[in-house]
Amino acid sequence: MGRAPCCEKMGLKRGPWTPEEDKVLVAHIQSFGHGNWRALPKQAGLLRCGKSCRLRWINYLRPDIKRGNFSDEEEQSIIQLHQLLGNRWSAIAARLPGRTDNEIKNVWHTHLKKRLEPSEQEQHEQAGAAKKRKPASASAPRKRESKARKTDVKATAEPPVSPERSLSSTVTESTSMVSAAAAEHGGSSGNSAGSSSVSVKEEQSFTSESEEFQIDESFWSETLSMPLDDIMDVVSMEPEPQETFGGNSSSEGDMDYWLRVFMEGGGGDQDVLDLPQI
DNA sequence: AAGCTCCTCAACCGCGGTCAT
DNA sequence: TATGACCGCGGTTGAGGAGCT
Repeated sequence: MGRAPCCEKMGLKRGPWTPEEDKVLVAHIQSFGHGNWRALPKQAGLLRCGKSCRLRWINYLRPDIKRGNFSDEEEQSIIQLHQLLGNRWSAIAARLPGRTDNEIKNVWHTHLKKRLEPSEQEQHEQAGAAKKRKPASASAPRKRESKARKTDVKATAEPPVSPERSLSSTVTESTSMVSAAAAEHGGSSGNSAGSSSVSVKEEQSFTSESEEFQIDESFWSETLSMPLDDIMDVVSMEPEPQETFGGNSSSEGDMDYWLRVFMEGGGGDQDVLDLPQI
């Protein structure tokens, strides 16, 4: 079957999105949703292909995106989920509310993978590695700090779209927000029920910063108590949280809900912690 | 202080799956 | 059933930035 090219290359813009484009995209999705990604850019007057718009929205502009560093708990979850699921980033992302598959994929490839590899190698060549290149375990913290700064700087230039973009709202804080919203939302729509049962537990673990590995006990006791096949079934069947934003037919109400959450949060740098009293 | 090296992450590409006709 | 169109996913890339020498 013939596949249409992703986009007509003629006249369509590529590369980094400008704040103006972001505003246009967000405004359009807030007003009309995104029933058809392919048609969206034309309707919105954007010189982008639908795929690019979708990616931008999913990975960056969605109001529930959690910005900032990954917590230790999240990283542990990613590692363990990766052991379980492999490179199924979307499935992993479904277990980490507010995180996108792209983000998780990046984190994995940048430092989690490296962190695991040296730990195995260290048993063999503990001394030699330090010379040639800094081990990932040493470089990761450095970069994580730099990332924070980088993101912070960017946030000032970004449109007032993602409240969570400010690093002043910590991971645990925004996670709690998303969790609360998701829990409440899940109760009303039932859409994300499949994942929320686990995710909410997971979030509760995230919020207790002092109990670093509580996530593993509560989350994994539940997850691992399932036969692997069941897990795989659940993972493959459950609607992923991001899809509740209107990617699916069932999500008109979801879209409204999340947009309302976002709008009532000020649509900008407003603290989102007091959002979910809807 | 300047140049270099390395890392991060946003964005692109291409494929497979699914749905509509 | 076959075909076409769209969506979503995973892999990959390259620009920009931070740290090091």
